[in-house]
Amino acid sequence: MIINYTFITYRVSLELPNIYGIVYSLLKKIPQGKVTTYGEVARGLGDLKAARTIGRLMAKNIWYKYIPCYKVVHSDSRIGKYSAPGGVKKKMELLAKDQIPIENGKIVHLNKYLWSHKEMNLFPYLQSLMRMQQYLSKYALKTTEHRSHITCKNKISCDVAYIDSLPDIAISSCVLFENENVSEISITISPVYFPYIPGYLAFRELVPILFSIKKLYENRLFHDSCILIDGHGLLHPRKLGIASHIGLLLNKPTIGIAKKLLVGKPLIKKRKRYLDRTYYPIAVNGEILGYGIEKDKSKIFVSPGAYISLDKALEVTLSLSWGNRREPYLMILPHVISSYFRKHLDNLIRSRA
DNA sequence: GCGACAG
DNA sequence: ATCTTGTCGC
Repeated sequence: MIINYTFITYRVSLELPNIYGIVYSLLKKIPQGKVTTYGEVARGLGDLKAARTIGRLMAKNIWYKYIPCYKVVHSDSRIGKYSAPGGVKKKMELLAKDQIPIENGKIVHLNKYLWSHKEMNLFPYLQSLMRMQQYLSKYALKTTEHRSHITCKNKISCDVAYIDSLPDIAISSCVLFENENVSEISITISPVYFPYIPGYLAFRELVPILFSIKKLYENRLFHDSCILIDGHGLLHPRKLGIASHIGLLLNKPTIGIAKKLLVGKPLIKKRKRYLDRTYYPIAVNGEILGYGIEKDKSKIFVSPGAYISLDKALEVTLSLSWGNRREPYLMILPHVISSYFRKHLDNLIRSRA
């Protein structure tokens, strides 16, 4: 999949790596008598933050007969789990067959048997994606300046759900609200080859969301609109969350709305009240990049994506009505639609199987 | 030892 | 996000 960026005078092409394919073929290259760790594979890909994701990929490995995920263990030399038939016992047997010494559920002298990331000879994809985020964030930030005047009369809200299979199937849904009323809905189904890794959500969900937004635009163009994305914008380790990324690609105002923080500290002491909600700034290295908004026991975190100022993003989000739900009504609808679709497809697949 | 870690 | 093979730092 290639994505073209056209903004200002730059054009950047990005080829999304197929992480599933890369990791599974890597496991076949683990030398006889060696093991590696979840963290080492993540380092090989360019970011240790992917360690947990590697574990999830192992758990989803349906070709465990050919792809030796039993050779991946914890960095503190614990054996780790094994969800293929036989469980941990089978994992220990397979390791023993490879002459790997195990005592008390731990590998003895892991260092001696460790296949390190340096020996993997992998291209550090995550590092180059990170560099791209750093590069793009400069432009995204610029588009948030002098953008307090924009109006967001019409809103597009997007969400993605998944069917558990390989590769992951994404069901992406967008809802257009015109003057507070639902006026258009779009749903798309697309395979994704990039797993969820904290800080890299965009590379998993960007394409499915763009597909379903594009579908909305096919019917007709609408102005005076902004896009609400389930995830962060500026509130991101490289100041380029999925909301920023989508805003830059579409040249449209985007607001990131997430249920959990990825970075930053809430400045609770600075909390203020708006109707039945309270809100407070979120700071990263002393810089305010977003806001937390609370209603009853529920929390959301808002930050600008692109083409909208921090203050305006807060103002627009505060004005959304919540009903009796855990998040604003606008955010729930696409979520309900894609989850419904997911269940329906899941049942269909199960009944055929 | 516990929390942090968008979806 | 689903239905559970992590790691580091305080």
